Amino acid sequence: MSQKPEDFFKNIISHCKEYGYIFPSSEIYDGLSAVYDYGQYGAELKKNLREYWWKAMVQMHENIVGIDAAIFMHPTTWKASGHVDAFNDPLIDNKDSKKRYRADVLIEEHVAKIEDKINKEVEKAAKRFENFDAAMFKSTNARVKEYQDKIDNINTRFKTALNENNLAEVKQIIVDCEIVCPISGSRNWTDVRQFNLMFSTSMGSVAEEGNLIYLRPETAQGIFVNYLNVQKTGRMKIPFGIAQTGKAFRNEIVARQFIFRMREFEQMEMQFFVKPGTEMQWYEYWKTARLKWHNSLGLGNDNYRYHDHLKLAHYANAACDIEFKFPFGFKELEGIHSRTDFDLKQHEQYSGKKLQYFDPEENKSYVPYVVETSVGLDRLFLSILSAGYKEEPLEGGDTRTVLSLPPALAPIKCAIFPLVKKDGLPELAEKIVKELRMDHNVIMDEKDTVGKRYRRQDAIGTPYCITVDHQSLEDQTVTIRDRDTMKQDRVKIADLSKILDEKVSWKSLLKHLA
RNA sequence: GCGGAAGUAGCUCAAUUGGUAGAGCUCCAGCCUUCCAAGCUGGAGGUUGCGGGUUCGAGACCCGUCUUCCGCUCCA
Repeated sequence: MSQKPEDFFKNIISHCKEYGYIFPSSEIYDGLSAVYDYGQYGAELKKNLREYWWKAMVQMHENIVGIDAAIFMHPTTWKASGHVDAFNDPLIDNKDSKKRYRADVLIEEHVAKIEDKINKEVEKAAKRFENFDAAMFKSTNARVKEYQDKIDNINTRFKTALNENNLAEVKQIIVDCEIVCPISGSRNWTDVRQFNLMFSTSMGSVAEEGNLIYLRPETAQGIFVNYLNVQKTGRMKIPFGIAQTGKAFRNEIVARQFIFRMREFEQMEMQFFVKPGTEMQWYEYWKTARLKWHNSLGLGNDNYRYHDHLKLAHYANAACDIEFKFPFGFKELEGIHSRTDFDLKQHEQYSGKKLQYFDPEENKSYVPYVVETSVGLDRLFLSILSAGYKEEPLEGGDTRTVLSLPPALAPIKCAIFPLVKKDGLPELAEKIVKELRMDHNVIMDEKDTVGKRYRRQDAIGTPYCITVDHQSLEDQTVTIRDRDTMKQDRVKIADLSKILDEKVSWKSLLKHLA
């Protein structure tokens, strides 16, 4: 394939829309930026991915249980987690360099520069005088006092402006201080805008300040606030994990690349509670375990790599991503973070409740450390599609479009075709459909030539096609065709159920994890 | 948010200097039927992303707006 990567990506997006995988949200109203809906096949694939993750996490680990916390949480949750502060940035753009800065950082840097000047004055003076008293010098030297007044003035104004949420004043400070863009050197600034990455709404009928609540920007906090409930009612012993899947919401400044970065997205995460001091070995354990899980999907182990974080978030003492080779390059698919006891300690402080675990082996109580694995379901979905979407050249110059989805995850497991629409073949096909339908998502198709029907199923990723022909009437056998190899086997109708069970079972994936 | 490109049927795309919106595939009904998509007949599907403007007349020109893609930027 000599296609450009961006064309390839565009084709995937088109394919998703054409075959009922993903539609732009509210498309008849021109869509909503960075919001997408899953269609009839997309919903199935997404559900299957979620189920495989859940089985691998909860069903396969006796010390991991799952919960389903609400999207709405007490507002103090987000103060404790640090999101209220960390997700609130006043931003400003320089119109000439097109660079964006945090307004507070610009002002702080400006203040730091003035402080440097003071320090230089002090240094100079120190060289001139013996028995130099720096404090005395600072409080008496006119030039230093002038600088110090400036700093105090700026800080006071800035503090007031932030408290009053007065963004115009923040800009005025930047203008008054004659702060220039480090790149362009110009003072051609846009207005200051507040970017709050959390969506907010109000609870109750009266929209008052006190009723402001947020749509959760991550699902993790729902686990942290429930960890003792689960530990006590489930009689969990450390180390143990709590898993959860659910929607989270972030008001991204720029949300792009199809379903890779959406404003509403679904996370699948597991918080693993461990004894302090053992967190690094569990961090390594989950790094390995999660990569193994991804590899079990069979998309190609070369498509994954680790990316260790050098700059760590405020809550973490180690962090890495599992990246996937998307059509637009290696990008984060899953994060594995050693979150320490930061979150639980914060919640202890803000709630005033003890969140300690009594360790019977040690005979003492402590706040556990947490190792987190968090994968984006939508990104996972995209990884499956990017690796599975193929435009395959065939003999005779033809190409076929095929979605090579892992069979256990495919929306439709099997399609049943009567070779022709007469001689009792449709009736026999119907009978097979009714039998297989009890266990699997199957469909029947009798329109158009059989070759065309194969191609239709290839395009939606159906792994198997069963064709009922004239021989079927005589000896009760049918052909079963494999999507990827296009090879056919003749098998007994009576064996179909068993054959299909084996090919598309969860076991076919889960066995790779053992 | 900035810059570039684009938006016409479900999909891929046409439509001369502004002059009747079209094709192929798809879809539906029927005929035929030979195991890897393009056999025959008929049919459905469009306020050309949306809103203004210029014009006798706009898919095309102008303004605004929305969405998407690419590059910057951002990503606790």
